[in-house]
Amino acid sequence: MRSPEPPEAPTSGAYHHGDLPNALRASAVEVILSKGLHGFSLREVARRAGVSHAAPGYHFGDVRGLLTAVAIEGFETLRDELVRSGAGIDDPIERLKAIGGGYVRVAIEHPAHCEVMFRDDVLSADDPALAEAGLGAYSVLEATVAAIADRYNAELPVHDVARLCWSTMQGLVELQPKFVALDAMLTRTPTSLDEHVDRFTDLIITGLVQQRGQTRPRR
Amino acid sequence: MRSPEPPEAPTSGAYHHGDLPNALRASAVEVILSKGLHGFSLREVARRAGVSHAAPGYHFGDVRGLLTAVAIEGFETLRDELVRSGAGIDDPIERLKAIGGGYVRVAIEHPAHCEVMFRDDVLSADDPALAEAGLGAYSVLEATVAAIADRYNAELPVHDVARLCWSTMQGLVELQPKFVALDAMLTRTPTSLDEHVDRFTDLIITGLVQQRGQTRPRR
DNA sequence: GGATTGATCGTGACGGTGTCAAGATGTGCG
DNA sequence: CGCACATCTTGACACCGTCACGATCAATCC
Repeated sequence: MRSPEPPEAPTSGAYHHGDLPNALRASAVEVILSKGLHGFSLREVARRAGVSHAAPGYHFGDVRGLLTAVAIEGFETLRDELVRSGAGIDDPIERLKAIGGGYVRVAIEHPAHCEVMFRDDVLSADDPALAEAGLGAYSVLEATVAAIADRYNAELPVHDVARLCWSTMQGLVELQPKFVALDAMLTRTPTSLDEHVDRFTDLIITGLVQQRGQTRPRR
Repeated sequence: MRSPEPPEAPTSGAYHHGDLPNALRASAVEVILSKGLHGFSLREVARRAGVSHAAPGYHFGDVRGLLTAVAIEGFETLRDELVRSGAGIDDPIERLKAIGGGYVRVAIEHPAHCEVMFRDDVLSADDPALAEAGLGAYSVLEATVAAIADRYNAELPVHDVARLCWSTMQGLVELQPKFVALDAMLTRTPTSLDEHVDRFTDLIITGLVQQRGQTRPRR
């Protein structure tokens, strides 16, 4: 599990940090990693960033605001990785598999971001920047499913399939530790996140591509 | 959204409630519904149950213990509903659709339980009773997928398909409010949770049943 | 260079929290 | 009736989020 860079030291006097918002986001990620979301606190973030307890409030409003900023960062990282993973792959089915792998890399390399991204109970869910960031990541997936429909099956219900993939991914990232624990309990070789994603992609897409004319009409 | 029964009044003196554990679970559900998980507190639960702030600690150890008890209750309710939904349906594909509907009913009728059931950050994830309760619900789904393999496609990778369905369900329950918000933004008729489940089940199962001999061999 | 304004902090206070210890009360059994 | 245990209440402590107020720094203008 890769840790983010430690918070930057202030570049000026004690009353002008220089880049406190970024340092606070980095500290927030550290606190999530070490204490979980339930143990998360603004004061601990402030301590790690080397400022007073009220400083985060000035930049982010409150604890929701800071966590929302971390979630936005996570979605932007995810979108960038999905775009990068799928770049240069002509076959859209292969591209879907590749962006599945991209999602896995983000989940492994940015676990704190992933932990917070879908937690509406601690986020400012009505924040337009959060909605836009989430949609940015989702749109990469949806565009890939649309390309599959164009190439293989014009009747593929693109919105439904994209939502199915997005829901599955989100659910899997959260349930993966439980599946690993279950495999261990049954003394089976644990299935990695990567492997789960590969198999799920095969199960969803290979079947859909072949059943032309049998899905519900595209809405 | 249906509220749980209000906490029972003590049946004895102030130092012997009579059935405090159940009253505390009911109050916990109320607090989750009214304040969300982030606003949840033991003292608020104690106030609503009409006892002192330290009483919950005696029965549940700490805040994790109480939320774990609520999650166990949720999984047991889910298992019972999945069993009831699939009872008497001979065709396992229809049975899978029916238990999908059962999951939806639990999500709608017990939103507080659903909100807490997969939150490993606030639960005692190593509690054997929690693992057993989760496995109980999951096993109903897995048995149904196994029956589909028996009837329609002996090469269906049962564990993978069951995990795919479970992950999808979990992800969808969490993402449904975002999908509804997205539909509203695009001025489309919002897709209900029920409708999403029906479509996802069709997409996953109908395709898989038809592609005999083309999935990975069962592990 | 000094004054002014706004940005960016620190300090202190308040009410709420979780958890622990000690003690008070109630129940059941011999 | 006494005892042991269960089941609470009370009080304390450290930590929390948030707010108000004030201190300091940077940039701009005259």
